[in-house]
Amino acid sequence: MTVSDHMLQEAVDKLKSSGVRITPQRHAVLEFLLNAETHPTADDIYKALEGKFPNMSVATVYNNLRVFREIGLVRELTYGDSSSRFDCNTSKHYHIICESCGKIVDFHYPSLDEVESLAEQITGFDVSHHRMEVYGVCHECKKDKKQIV
Amino acid sequence: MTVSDHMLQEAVDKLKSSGVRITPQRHAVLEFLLNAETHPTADDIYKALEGKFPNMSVATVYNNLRVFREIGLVRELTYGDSSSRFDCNTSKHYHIICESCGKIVDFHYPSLDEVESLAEQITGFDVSHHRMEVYGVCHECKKDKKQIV
DNA sequence: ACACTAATTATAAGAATTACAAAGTAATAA
DNA sequence: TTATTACTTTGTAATTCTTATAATTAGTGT
Repeated sequence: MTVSDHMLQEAVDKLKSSGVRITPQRHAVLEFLLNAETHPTADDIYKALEGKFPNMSVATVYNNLRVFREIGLVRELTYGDSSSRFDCNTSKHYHIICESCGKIVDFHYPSLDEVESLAEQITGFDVSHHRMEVYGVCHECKKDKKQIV
Repeated sequence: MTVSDHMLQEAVDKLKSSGVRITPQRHAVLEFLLNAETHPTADDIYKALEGKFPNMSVATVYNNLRVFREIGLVRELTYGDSSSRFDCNTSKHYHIICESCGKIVDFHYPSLDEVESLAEQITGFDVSHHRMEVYGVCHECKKDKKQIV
């Protein structure tokens, strides 16, 4: 709450300065994303806000996520599963994903700037960013497997 | 053609030893993937083989891609765009993606084994692999942008 | 060639996302 | 304040990608 309050204000300011109106629904989606420990799907967000906004449409969630993405407030992540996930934490970090239960955990590692600059040299692209995920089996799923065997 | 002939034979052998039948459609999908310079979508493959197999179903393409993936012959790549892409080149390499035109280019870089082992230590996962993509704007799109301005 | 089983086909179903038009609401100016 | 304008939300339909199903077809080993 406390950490996010500052970030929330910053995000709201960024929206305002981009000429985006702050509606209650928009604010709620943004707040939810900032406080989210996980990396929710659009449907996760929709379900989470159902209580506060019984009449909110799924389209609103998608609309706002698109606005946030275009401004650079959130990043859209696509993994193997069918739906996109949205991540508000713009501070550099990476993800490790459990191949068994789908859980996504953050982990920190020095940013791979060297890779970016080399890629730039080799390919002639103007590099903007990169993404990386590590895949494996989490502790809980390891235990479960052992119990089955 | 020449390079792929050997790889095609290897792939076919791998399928056979896994108890998978070699049908003309399956062979064609495999051959197309091995010769593909790009990273085609299922629909790309379907359209490319329409001439040879006018009666082939899209389901066949998906079925075969799933079989290939399960055996480890191809890797499924999910980027921001809606459909999955399939990559036959199992040799370790990374991708750089143009944010303007969507082009995907391979580039080689020493595998980031250090990241994997560190992630394993930090998170307690059993790590199996990782993925990384660099994003930017390709040479052609840079030129186009300049022309517009 | 036969029998067994897997693969293909065509189509329907499912899920995620987007498009659209109507109604609502915030910001701005008169 | 009121009117106007442009942006948002809402509800629903449409679209797209992918998977499921059932009937038919076709590989493969003997």
